[in-house]
Amino acid sequence: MNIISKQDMIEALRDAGFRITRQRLAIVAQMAGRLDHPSVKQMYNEINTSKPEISLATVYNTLNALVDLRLLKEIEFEESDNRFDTNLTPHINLICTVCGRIDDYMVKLPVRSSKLAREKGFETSDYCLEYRGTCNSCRTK
Amino acid sequence: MNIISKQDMIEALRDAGFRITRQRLAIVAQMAGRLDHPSVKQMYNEINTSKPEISLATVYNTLNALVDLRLLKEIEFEESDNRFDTNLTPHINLICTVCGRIDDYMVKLPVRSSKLAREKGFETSDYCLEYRGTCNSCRTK
DNA sequence: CTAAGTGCAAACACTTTGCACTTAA
DNA sequence: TTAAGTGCAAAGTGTTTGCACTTAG
Repeated sequence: MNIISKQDMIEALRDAGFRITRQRLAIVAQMAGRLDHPSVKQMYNEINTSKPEISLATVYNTLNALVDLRLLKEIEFEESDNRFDTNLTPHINLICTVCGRIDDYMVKLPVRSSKLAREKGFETSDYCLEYRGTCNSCRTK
Repeated sequence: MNIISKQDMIEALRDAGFRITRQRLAIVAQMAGRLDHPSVKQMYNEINTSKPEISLATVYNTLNALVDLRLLKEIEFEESDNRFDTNLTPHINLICTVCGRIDDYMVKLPVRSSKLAREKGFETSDYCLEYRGTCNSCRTK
């Protein structure tokens, strides 16, 4: 598991020329190391309960920057309300379509990118493996 | 490859109680059997060049109905402008982030759903396997 | 005949943008 | 000091909805 820490995120932002602001510190602190997969709105709400006001635009801005720097992965969720993943090691996201819970399931990639490059000339830069269904707790309800 | 034909789609729509309208026939005829992965807008434009006017809402309506009936799969593409897939057999979508081309790569699932059910209590109903990167023709340009 | 479907435009929800104010470096 | 960042609200997207008109069955 290659889970990015708060320190890694801050350093990467600084290296990329981003200023380390109070807002970005709060967002990074809230995001780093979590194993659930929060949405922008969830992040926004969580931060605003404890920290000084941070605008929704800033949350978008910072999370997008972290995605661009490949410190987070974005998971498309139900056409909208995307979720963010701190686990950068290829894995399957088990997405419960009832409650929205997302669990990581570590697994080998079904096809090596080197094989695709050789066979099809396709240069892979990113993976997305998802199984959608019903999680254990929703199923037993 | 389990690629749904025009006849299959019409029959399934009829069985589900949908009326077979001129518009739905045109949409199904345009969609069935294709191996590229058109977006709603592309479908809308293609149909309107040859057939009588069909509203964008009707294209959405019909494609959504086909997705609900599991005769099509929707592929989330770049936050928006989703694409539709007629290939219902689990496979990897090779998505070129330069030109938007999507190729199918047939492959075994990385984890059987029966294993997930046994180990995690997760009932899988749908799969999404994507590799994003640069296709051969974009790479050599 | 009559309920489902259609076309249109207005409404929606999420995301981005423009701009004056603030602040990290 | 000064350019990047922020907050806010307005503008942009893709998608859905409401409603009167049309039409499949």
